[in-house]
Amino acid sequence: MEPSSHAFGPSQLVLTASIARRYYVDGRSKVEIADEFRLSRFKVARLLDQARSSGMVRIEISHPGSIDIDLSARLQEAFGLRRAIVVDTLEEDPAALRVQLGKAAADLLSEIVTSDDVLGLAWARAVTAMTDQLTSLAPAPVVQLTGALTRPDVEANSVELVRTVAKLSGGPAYLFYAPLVVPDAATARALRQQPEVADAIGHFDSVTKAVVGLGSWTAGQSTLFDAMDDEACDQLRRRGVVADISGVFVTAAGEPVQTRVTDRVIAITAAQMDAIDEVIAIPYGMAKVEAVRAAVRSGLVNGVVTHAPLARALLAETD
Amino acid sequence: MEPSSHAFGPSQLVLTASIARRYYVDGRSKVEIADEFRLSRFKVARLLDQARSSGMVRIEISHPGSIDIDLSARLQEAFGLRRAIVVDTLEEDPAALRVQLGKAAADLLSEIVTSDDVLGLAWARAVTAMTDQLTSLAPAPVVQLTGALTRPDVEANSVELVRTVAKLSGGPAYLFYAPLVVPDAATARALRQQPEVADAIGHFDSVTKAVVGLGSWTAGQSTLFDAMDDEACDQLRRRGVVADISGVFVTAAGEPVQTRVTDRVIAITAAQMDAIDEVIAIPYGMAKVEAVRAAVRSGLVNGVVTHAPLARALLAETD
DNA sequence: GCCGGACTCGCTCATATGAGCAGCACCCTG
DNA sequence: CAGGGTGCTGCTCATATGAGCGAGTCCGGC
Repeated sequence: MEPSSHAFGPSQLVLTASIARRYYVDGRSKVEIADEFRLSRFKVARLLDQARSSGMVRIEISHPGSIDIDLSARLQEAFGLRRAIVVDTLEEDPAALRVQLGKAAADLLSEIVTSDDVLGLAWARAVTAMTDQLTSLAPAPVVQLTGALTRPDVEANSVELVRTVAKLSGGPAYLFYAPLVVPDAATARALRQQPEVADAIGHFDSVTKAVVGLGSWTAGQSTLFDAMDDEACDQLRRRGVVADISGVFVTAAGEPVQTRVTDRVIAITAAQMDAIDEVIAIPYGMAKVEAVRAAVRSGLVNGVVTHAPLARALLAETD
Repeated sequence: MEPSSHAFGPSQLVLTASIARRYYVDGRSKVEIADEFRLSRFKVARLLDQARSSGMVRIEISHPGSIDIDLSARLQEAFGLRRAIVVDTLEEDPAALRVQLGKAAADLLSEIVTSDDVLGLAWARAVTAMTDQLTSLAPAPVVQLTGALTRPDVEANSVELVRTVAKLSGGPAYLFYAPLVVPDAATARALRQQPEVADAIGHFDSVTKAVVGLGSWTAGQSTLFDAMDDEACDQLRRRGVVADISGVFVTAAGEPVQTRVTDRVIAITAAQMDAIDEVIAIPYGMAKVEAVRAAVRSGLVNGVVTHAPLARALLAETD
């Protein structure tokens, strides 16, 4: 006759634990375990199912490095991204954060760029931070995707950036000297026809992987916003722009916005960016949540390197 | 052409993490995962192997109760026990500890005793603690295995204990009124021939499951030691006795010891105890490490209900 | 340029595993 | 005490998985 308990007794629990240990920790097969414990393999399978469903077995994915791989994987899946790297840091100082994210992005670039690729680089502090950490790269052509925006607080500019990376990789560099934004469309047109600029632009269509800047369309959250006249900024804002992706403006819904202002920007177009296989951004700071969301929704950006708090904020708002 | 990295890059890590999550957390098959990620199932299997061997996947066995099932399972396996229950508590007060272990032991007994069993109970505070917590039991005969030892600090005695349990179970009780130890062998012999005592002893051979006391052969660590005259205690100690299992004396090597002193004890014999299918002890307190070791090594005790510190101490000394 | 070594890949085939089913013991309830 | 429900068991058979293998690739040394 059987014992009364149908709620599991301690002995049953310990048996289940033993089996779970054998299976999950020691990696033995259910058949082996069944033989050892004189049970049918079906019984073993059922006990293991029960162990899992009752939460007795807890499985964690982690890694002894600066990258929170589990969070990365969740971010990647939740937004359908090609790449997502989340650096596990609580650092809040933007400069220090840039260095950490730069390192992660540099590692990522080293890993994914092959000699069959054509690498596109936009101007952005985050991109500069990445190139500063870059130590090796397959020999791929490097193409400048945007004009430069020199600000008093930043020493490097996008020209040096492209040249440095090309030197490191050993591939050809396609670069030009021009500002990211000019006062009127006519000037922009003229600049685009300059030989070096035209040459670089001519390579936009063959770019296979790019690293771009990502700004939130607010003062202090976008280098481009801060560099533009108020009227232009307002006009774009009225059109629903919430983010700029290295000169490509997108709304919260992820729609690229084309206006007269766009003509004044010397940069890759939305259509050209959309044709690039992988476009990676390196956003940081909690103010960029909406910008990242918009950029990802647009489909223009399909790779993200960021830090844990921002990643969590992105995942938290379920929509 | 492939990227340079042969140390795993961040993207590789995240891919592996995604796959590990799908497999271990979501419980999907490798074939499904392979389809989802456009990989061969072999590649998936290799990444999973790598994830495990690199420690990326951490698996823990735990349970939201008072029992440390993982420690229990390890103890059970390490000592080849039929049962091991480790209560996860840091409680040090003996009385409080007894209550907790009593509860666990009571649950165990409810679980494993069936109406086909014959239950044997020895006198011991720990056994009393167990019966105090016992709420249900299959209808099995209950047999008293030892004489009683009434001490001023303990109110219950083994007679009440057996009667209480039998009443709870609904089975017959075989009990007697006699002390555990008497001054001389002749008295013991006479007592053993008393009808009730002889009747109980007559049932020893049919006992299938028993709960016994376990003392370390030192002052304060064994009720029997404290109740005996110094000379007898010393004699047994000289014979190498380190533990008493409800009146059965064993050496550190696990050998039962038979002396003149043994004849003065009214209790089950070593041979009779050895014939019982399951003999469970409820040791606690760090002073009992060696006694438990001896009792288990003797093979007389093959079930243990104890607390985490003692279990860890037992496992720590690898021998 | 040619070779060996170290690696990765995906295959075959034997084995392990899961889904679903039928037999059985128990337990109510009428 | 008959009948139906419930839960547990171990089965069959289709599928998933692992061990080991040979082909292809990359790379450094001669």
